Amino acid sequence: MDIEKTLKDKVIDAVQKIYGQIPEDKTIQVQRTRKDFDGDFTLVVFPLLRISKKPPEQTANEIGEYLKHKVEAINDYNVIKGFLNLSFQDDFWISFLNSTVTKKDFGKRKNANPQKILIEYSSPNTNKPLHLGHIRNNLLGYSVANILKTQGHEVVKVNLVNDRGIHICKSMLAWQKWGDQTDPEKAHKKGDHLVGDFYVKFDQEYKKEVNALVEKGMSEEEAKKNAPLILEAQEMLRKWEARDPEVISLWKEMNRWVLEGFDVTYNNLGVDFDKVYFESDTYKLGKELVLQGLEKGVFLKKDDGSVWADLSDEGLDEKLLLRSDGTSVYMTQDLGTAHQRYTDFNADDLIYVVGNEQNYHFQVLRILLSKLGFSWAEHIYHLSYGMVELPEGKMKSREGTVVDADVLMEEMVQTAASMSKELGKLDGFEKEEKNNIIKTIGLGALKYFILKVDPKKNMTFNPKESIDFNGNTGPFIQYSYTRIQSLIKKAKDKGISIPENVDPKVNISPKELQLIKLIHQYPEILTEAAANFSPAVIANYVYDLAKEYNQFYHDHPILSEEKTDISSFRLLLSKQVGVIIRSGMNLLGIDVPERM
RNA sequence: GGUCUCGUAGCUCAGUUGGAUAGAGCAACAGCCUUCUAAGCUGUGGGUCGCAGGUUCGAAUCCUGCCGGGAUCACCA
Repeated sequence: MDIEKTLKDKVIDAVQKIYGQIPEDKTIQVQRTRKDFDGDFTLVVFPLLRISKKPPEQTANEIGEYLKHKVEAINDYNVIKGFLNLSFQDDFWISFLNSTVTKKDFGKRKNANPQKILIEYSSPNTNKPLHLGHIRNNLLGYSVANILKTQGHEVVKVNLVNDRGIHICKSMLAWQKWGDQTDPEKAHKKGDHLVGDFYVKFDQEYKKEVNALVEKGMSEEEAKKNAPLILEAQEMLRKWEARDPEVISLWKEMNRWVLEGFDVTYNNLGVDFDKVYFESDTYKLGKELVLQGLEKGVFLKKDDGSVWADLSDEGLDEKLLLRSDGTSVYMTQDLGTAHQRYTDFNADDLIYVVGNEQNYHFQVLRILLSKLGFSWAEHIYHLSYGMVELPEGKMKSREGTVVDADVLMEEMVQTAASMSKELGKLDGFEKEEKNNIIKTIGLGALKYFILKVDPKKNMTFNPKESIDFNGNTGPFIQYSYTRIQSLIKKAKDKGISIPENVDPKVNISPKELQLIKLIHQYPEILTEAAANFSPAVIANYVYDLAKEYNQFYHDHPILSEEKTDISSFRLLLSKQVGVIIRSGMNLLGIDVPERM
């Protein structure tokens, strides 16, 4: 049951009884009491002064007195300025702890109004391997999907692979020219990296051609348009669109290499999808919609035949929807895919996990769908996340500063390995378990590092300083978890069983109370994380919980505590903290080892 | 230039959507392992919450202006 809700109701009763007026719901502000003050929940009385017509202290005291007598769980209260701090009895909290033991999925919500939510994330191009930016995208999408499920929603994870276009042709052309019939096996290279190399190769050779033309006196702009390589690539794209057998066959082959490479990366990263779309199948969608819009008069055709949307009434410019040759642009396909998904899945909400560089695109997308008369346009949500920047600024592939996803993950695991070795933590472990633990820790550090930051914000990653393993980090939380598991194992070895229930009258310390209150918060935290599409909310909460637990662990003996009721309580408390740490970390897509 | 967005300790980030004395970690310094895992715990120093106004009982949080960073405004995707 929701305590804050019932407390609010009681406050309404109190105000009505004492001052003879029913207060508005908004004026009842019940919140958790801040750490440095005495109490569990705080009523802010300032908004009630209009009704009470008395000074803050007096109002708070009068309400406090009423609540103390009418609400059994309330033990005492104190008043500081306009803040009424209410303390609940310890046994109330201990009973609450007991109640969490039997709940299988504590924290998860049954939803009276579950939604079907489609979430698109990852959306890679098949011309180069995944990098740090994709890692943030994938981790966010995967985690947000998990979080939405805790709120009782049905979630479908989809990936839209961008497997066509001029950029793909560039890699293909470079392979034809300089590839020497190589393939991932011959080259001993992951397919996505191999194809990425050819993409780079194209760019290098293209630049040489451009420079040569410029030296002959051509303007740079002209040179870029007329370099033989770019003309060849464009020719290849035309052949692709005409389904030229040779081009298609090469395209399929190289795409396969890339996708196999991606699968390895996704697998290592621990993310997956319910459905994968390919842009080569969907790029023609949307044209119909645009033509319909043209008929309805919401779009307009210019003399050269191109179709536009006039967005000046929205304070925006005109937007191109069909080229003068009748072909689609990015926006056209996105209109199409949105429509297709909405009808295919009958989804209530469509979420797109896409970087904030595309804010404008999605703003326009929603406006266009509304103009076309689709009421579900407002159910499109662009989960816009900030860029991952290096200390010197944006990652630039031309300057070779792109942080490769596979390389980074491997480095993290290596760091975890050397760290473990230095600390002597895994000496004597079986090789396989050791490797699993190292991988769990290394990836845990990386994932936590990325997810603990508010998705909306840009974040900085410094490759020179490796990601920390101490402090507010994934390994710290994992470590706290293994301490608990080790404790439970030791208890079992000693023949001590962990009780399902402890005596609510047992004496507990402030730190223990604090831990129970944190556990109590977990369901709200999940709801908040879902409402904000923010794994960071959970990450920071789990960190708090682990930190509090370590403090408790440090100065409360558990197995060596002589009083058995206290020992039992602490064991149960530890176990439940462990359950929540694991649950929270799993929502982030982070594993927790049993020992480390 | 228009639009959007961010600015909190030396660095990386929190800050419960307007509440009390703005918090963590890293880095620095000083302590704690014969006791349940020291990837831990404790302490010290470190702040004009970019600046200036406004709104009100109360502002890091909301509004306006300015300063600074980023994104975007393509017949690219």
